[in-house]
Amino acid sequence: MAATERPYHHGDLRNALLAAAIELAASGGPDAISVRAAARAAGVAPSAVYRHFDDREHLLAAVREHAANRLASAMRQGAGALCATAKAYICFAATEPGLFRTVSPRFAPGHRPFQVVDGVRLGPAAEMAVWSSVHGLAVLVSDGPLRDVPGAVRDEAVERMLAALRHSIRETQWPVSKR
Amino acid sequence: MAATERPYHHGDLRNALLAAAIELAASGGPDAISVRAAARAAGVAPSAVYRHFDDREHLLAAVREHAANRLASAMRQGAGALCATAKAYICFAATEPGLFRTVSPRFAPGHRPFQVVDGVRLGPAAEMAVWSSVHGLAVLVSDGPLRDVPGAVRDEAVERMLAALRHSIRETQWPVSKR
DNA sequence: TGTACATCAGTGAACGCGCGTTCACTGATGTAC
DNA sequence: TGTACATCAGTGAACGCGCGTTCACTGATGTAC
Repeated sequence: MAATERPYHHGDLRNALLAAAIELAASGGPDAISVRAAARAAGVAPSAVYRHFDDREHLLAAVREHAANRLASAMRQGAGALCATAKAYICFAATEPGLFRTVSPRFAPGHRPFQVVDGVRLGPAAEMAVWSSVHGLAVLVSDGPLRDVPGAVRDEAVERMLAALRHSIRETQWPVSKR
Repeated sequence: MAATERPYHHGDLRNALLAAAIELAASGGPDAISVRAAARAAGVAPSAVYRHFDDREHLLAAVREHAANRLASAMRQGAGALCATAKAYICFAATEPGLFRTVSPRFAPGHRPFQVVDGVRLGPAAEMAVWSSVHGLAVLVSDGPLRDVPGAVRDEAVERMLAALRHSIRETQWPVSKR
C-alpha cells in the first residue's frame, strides 16, 4: 500500500490531534484551540476527534499538560539553582508565549515551582515572593508591555531582582507571619 | 411622559453600553465583551451599538481605557510611596480580576507605573524588577494559582519583597547594564 | 490457510448556538421660517 | 405660535461565519474457528 495516499485509519490520530492543538495554542493561546481547527489540521472530520477526546475541554487539558511538562523539564535543567531555574521559566514564557498563556493561569493545584531554592525549603512568603517576581517578569515580557525591552536590560533585571531576594531571604529568614 | 416606559431615544446609550461592557469584562474578562451582549444588557437592538462605537474593538478599547483609569487612580492614592502604590495595584487585581485581565496585557504604550518610586526615578532594570514583582503577585493572586492564599501571607510577601528590592536599589544604585 | 463476524476508527450531514456586521426602515427631535 | 423638513438615534430582519456536538453510517482491521 502506498503510504502517501492516507489510509482510512490514521494510525496515530490522537497524537496528531494533540500536536495540532499544541500548534494552535502556541500561535494563538488557549482560545485558539478548537475541535474543528485541530481536526482540520490533522486532515480529518471534526467528529473523529471525539474518538480520542471526550470534548474540547479534554483536548485543552491535554495541551495544558504538555505545556506544563515542557516548562517543568526546562526548569529542571536549572537543577534547583534559583537563577538558572528562574531564567528557564522566563525563557519559556518569552519563546513560547502562547503555550505559557495556556498553562500559566491553570497550573495544577499544588504546583510550586519555587518551593525549594538553592537547596533550601522556603517559607510561604518567601516562596510567594520569588514565584511572583519571576512570574511577573515572564508575563510582562511574553504577553505584556515589556515585550520589546532589550535582552540585556531584561537579564540585568532578573539577576538583580533575584540577588536582592536571595540576600534578603538569607539575612532575615523570612519567617511565616502569625499576624 | 412616563419615564418608566423607555422612550424610543435612550438618551445616554453610549454610557449605558459602556457600563454594560464594563460589567461583562468585570465578570468574564475581555473575551466576555460582545456587541450583542452589551446591547442586550442595555435593552437595545444590537445594531444600535454601531451608532456609538465603530466596532467591537472600539467598544473593547473603551472598556480598557476605563479599567486603566480605575487602576491608575487607585495607584495615585499611594502618592508615589512604593508600598502603598504596589498594594493598590495588587488590590485592584484581586478585587477586579476581570478588569485587571482586560487592561493588563494591553497597557498603553509608555505606561510605566513604577518609573518613580519614593521620589526617586529608577533606572530601567530597577523599574522592571519592581513592576515585575508587583505584577507577578497581582497576576498570581487574581487569575492564577495563588488565588486562595491567605491575606496575611500575601501581605507578608508584598512587604518583604518590596523591602528587599528597595534595600537593594538604595545600596547598589542598580546601574544600567552596558554589557 | 480461509472465511464469518465483531470491533474499531473513521465519515459526512445535520443540529442549534452566538457572534459581528449591514441595511433599509422609522419614530422622535429640533430647527428654520 | 405653528408647521415643514432635515437630522438623529433607534428597529428588526437578514447575511455569513465558525463553533461544539450528535448521529447513523461505513470502511478497515483483527480474531475465532
